[in-house]
Amino acid sequence: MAETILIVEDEISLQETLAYNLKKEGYTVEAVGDGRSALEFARRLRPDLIVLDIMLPEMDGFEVARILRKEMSAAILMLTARDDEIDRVVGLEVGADDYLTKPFSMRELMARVKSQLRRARLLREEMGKSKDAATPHEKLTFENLTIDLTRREVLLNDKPVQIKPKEYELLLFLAEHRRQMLSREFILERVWGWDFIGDSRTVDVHVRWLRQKIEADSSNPTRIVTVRGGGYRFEG
Amino acid sequence: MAETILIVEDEISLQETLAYNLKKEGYTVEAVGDGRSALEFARRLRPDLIVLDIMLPEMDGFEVARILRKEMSAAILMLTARDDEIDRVVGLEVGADDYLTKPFSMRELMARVKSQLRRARLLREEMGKSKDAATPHEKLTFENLTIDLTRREVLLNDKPVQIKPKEYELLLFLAEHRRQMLSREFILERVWGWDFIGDSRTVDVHVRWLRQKIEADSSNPTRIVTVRGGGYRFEG
DNA sequence: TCCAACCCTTAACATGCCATTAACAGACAA
DNA sequence: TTGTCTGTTAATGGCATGTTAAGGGTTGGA
Repeated sequence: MAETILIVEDEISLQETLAYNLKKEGYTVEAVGDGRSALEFARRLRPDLIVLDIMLPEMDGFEVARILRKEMSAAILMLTARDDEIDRVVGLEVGADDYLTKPFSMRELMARVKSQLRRARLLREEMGKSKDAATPHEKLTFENLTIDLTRREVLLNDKPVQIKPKEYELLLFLAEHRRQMLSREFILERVWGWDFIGDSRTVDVHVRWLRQKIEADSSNPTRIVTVRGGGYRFEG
Repeated sequence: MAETILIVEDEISLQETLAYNLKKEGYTVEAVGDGRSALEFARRLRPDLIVLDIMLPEMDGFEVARILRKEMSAAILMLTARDDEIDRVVGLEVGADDYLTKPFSMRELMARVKSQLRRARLLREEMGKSKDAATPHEKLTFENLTIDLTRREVLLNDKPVQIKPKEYELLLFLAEHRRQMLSREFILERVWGWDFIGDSRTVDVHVRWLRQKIEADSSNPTRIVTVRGGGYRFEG
């Protein structure tokens, strides 16, 4: 069974070049162009290696790496455009396994890819080969609240909650940043996208709706609390 | 090495049509017109698949199948003219791997032939592996819905549903990912292929057709549910 | 080689849901 | 109190999905 590599790169020509060359080496390759798709495909594909560009629409590579690191053991090879990003890449913030600074040659990339996969293979064998057959259901659980990533569904006391698309995305984002104060602007940028033009009060309305659905008493919220003058914070 | 197929059919025009089409697909093909020759050729050729008509001079298809079954592991695809023969064909008396009822289209035949050969290939590879790594699922069943992988056929309440190739592939993919939300993009990549250039709404149309065929009430689907803002989810 | 049948894709229209905004109310800090 | 921030609600325009049919390509059959 060929090893699977997920390419996350928004620049199409580079994406295609990478895919072409990696396929030629016999790997199973998938490629996506933005952070959101990266999460979706990674969760389902369970790739052995993720080639991850930092500059991405919707959600940057740091964010993607940070989230996926918690969820899976795939090796992460980051592509950086500027030298000053390297510290963050290899540092504790992300903890990528390796990185390449643009521009790089295919030869370099291949060497790094092979090196990472070899290392991953060794690691796997050491760990007694606990290889999952079926895709495990990814879930985030907070007491009686469950976010089922695989089904894209929210459960309260194990009962499905009817939830609208934006509400789901917002809740997921909040949950992924538990206990962190998130400003409306930050939320807008990450959930709505950097190109969103509009009123930050939009967030308030969605929070209101979420509270009605997941709070025991939506007038006295304990899960999504307001940080006056700051934004919102998800407690769990 | 091309796979070998033996055609046993006394009606010359059909024999020639079959041979012509199978050869065009790249198989090595031999054709005979009676039961006695069938035995002789089968023993010498050791074909991977035998397409066997029931109505034959000298010795009928049942007899041929019964004898050859003991001698070799070739897949047997029987051609029946009447519905009332089906029971004997698929029953214990003969135990054909698959059957087709006349009249049938070349398209159908090709699908069955490919399916059988693929299955035979898999079986061959499985030899020598652990026994509990059972035969790759021949059927997927969800209540009154059955997807028969071997026959490449969908049954609703044990009755065959006429289903188009893309519909079948889509349904199979959904079924293999039961309870998972699948985005249109993901579906396109996996079912249509990574190089598909086109509108993701294409998925919607195929879903619509599937719903008409497998949902009790296609206006209120319970099997293939839509996840607004996400994609679709097959519930079973 | 040509015809007929079949199927995929897309475009176009229909429809129902949802995001956004505005407006007002209430809460909090100065 | 007063101004600012947040809560809350409802209307509306837009968007995602449902649905249908036609065009065009492909395949089988003669």
